[in-house]
Amino acid sequence: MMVESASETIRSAPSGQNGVGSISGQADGSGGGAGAAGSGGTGRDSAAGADSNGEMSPAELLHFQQQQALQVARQFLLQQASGLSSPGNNDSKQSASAVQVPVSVAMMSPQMLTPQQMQQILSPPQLQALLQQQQALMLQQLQEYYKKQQEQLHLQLLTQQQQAGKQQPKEALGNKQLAFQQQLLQMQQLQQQHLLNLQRQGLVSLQPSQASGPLQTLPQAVCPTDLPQLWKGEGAPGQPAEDSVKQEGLDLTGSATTATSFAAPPKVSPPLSHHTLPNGQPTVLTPRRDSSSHEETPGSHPLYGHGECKWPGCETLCEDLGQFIKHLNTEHALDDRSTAQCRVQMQVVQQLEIQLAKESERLQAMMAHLHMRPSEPKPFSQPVTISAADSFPDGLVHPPTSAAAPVTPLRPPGLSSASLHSGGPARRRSSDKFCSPISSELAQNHEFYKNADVRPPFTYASLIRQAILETPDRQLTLNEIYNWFTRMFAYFRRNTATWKNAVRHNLSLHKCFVRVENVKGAVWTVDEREYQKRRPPKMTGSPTLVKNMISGLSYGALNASYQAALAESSFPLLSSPGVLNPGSAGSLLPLSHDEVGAPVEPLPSNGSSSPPRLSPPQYSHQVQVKEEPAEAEEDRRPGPPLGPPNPSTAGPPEDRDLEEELPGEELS
DNA sequence: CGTAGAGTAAACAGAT
DNA sequence: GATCTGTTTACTCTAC
Repeated sequence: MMVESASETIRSAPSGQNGVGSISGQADGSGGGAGAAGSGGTGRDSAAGADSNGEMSPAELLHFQQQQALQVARQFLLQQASGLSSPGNNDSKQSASAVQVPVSVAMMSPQMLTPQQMQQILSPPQLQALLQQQQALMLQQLQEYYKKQQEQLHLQLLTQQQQAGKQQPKEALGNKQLAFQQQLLQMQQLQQQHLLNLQRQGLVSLQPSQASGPLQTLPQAVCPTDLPQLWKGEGAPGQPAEDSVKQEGLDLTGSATTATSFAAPPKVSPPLSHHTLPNGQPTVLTPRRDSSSHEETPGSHPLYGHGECKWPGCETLCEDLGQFIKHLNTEHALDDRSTAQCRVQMQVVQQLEIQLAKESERLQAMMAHLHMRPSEPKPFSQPVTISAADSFPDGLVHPPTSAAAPVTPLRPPGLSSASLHSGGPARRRSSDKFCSPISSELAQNHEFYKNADVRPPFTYASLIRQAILETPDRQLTLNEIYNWFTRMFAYFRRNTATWKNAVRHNLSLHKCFVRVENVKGAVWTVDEREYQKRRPPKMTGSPTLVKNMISGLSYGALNASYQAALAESSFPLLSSPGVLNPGSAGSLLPLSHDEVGAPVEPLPSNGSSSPPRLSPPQYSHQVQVKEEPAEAEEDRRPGPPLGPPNPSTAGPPEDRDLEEELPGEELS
């Protein structure tokens, strides 16, 4: 009897985490505006040629660029020399060809001349021309070189494959392939970085028409490390050249801070916005909660850290914040230079985003390849993984990976911003409507929902279903459902009366929830078929809905559920190639264990009963449900509770009856 | 604007 | 009688 009291934990959730920071950070607004003024952009661009206000030394820029290129080339050489030997296939041809690059680069590099000397010798236009010339040369040679290297690597890869195919075991082949692929990847990255570097230089110092012509067609990538050089060239003419050397190369660790701050637009306050700051009032400063960065002190400034100005390329030492603010307002006021720098920074961010999208795509493809091979339909047993996109829960332009879920994200990716608003009646849960695989989303954002007082973007129905399906025997008492809610969601640790009522309401209302009399009372099960039945009408009816589903859903979640579904080809609607993007299908979807077993069996009969009934249903089901217990108990809960746990397997015959008896229901 | 789905509130009844 | 459980209705909001 006495269902043990629901022990409602009405504790207020530890809702500290909800601080979705100000998403204000739109440098675009001011920066773009200023840039759009045209004068800023073109004026800046022409600065190299005509605008000789002495702020920037073209010679120096040239010098840094070349130093940088040289350094990159050297590093590349080193890497190639050491890296190529690692796979165990070291042939002399490579070292021979590799020599070409440093020679050519060194040839172009005016190592003997200091920037000042060059500046004295050459006029700005001359320098400009020289710079362009050398860039073109360098670019050409590098491209050739890269191409050669790639070809060679491909060749090696091919031969390795052939050989391995004959004699080597599969694993060895895999290893070698991997090694080579890493080589390739590395090289591609380097190439992209270098090319982008060149491009960016062009962006800053060249006329757009001149610079962007050949360069824009090149693959773009971002090497955060080369930014300081760029900035130095512009903003800090006096910087010694060693600095650039120090920071060059592929030392990603060294650039980590830069990279993260660049790559997290929402966290980075727009540089221009600070110009309006009146004075160094710590309280006025942006209350950012950037835990990853070094400037965590309460009275800090995003552009101030370690006692120096972090304006790109500046590094001016400032004793305290006040001084820094002063410096900021004087040195980095709103002028052409700052505007241009801001624009470049925007470009950097864009490039990073593009790069991230590419890499994410690549990752997905890799994972799809590794985990979704048809020979072994792996049940997504991997734990919650951190995808490449995890660091960027929002805002970034990697469409397919928007589902990538941080382990403890600030905002679960599946959540649209709208659904984040936990306050007020949150209608329109996205998931249920689209048959969202709530479990995958939950698996990914488990911690988030558990701790953050955020309303989950799922319907009560889907949540209830999930709760039930998570249990081994697929049945729960009402109280257990309650407990699941409170356990899984901080949000449901309050307002108990409301949501519990809603839960009961949903249990009763939806035909997919079947009440089964048990020895210990009544338990609730899910009639998967009924559950699935609820959606098709919408999706069949309107193609736009399908589209919306794809775009609106967290992609991974979509994939998670429907992939399995498609495997059984029980969703003819979604089987169309357009629905699941093959490129990103099979992505980073750490499908929760439960998802695999549970909702995945969208019964074959679904197709048969597919004719979606849009007609308003009649009202009759409750009687039916009430009759059910007797037979249901026999059917659904065969002696061993673990038997065929899912109702669907036991269901069909019964469901068919159900179906026949109940033409419709669901009076909402 | 109408419709449908979803959330909320509430009344009510039966069971414990 | 209080509480839990379950059903039903009504209303509102939102998206389509």
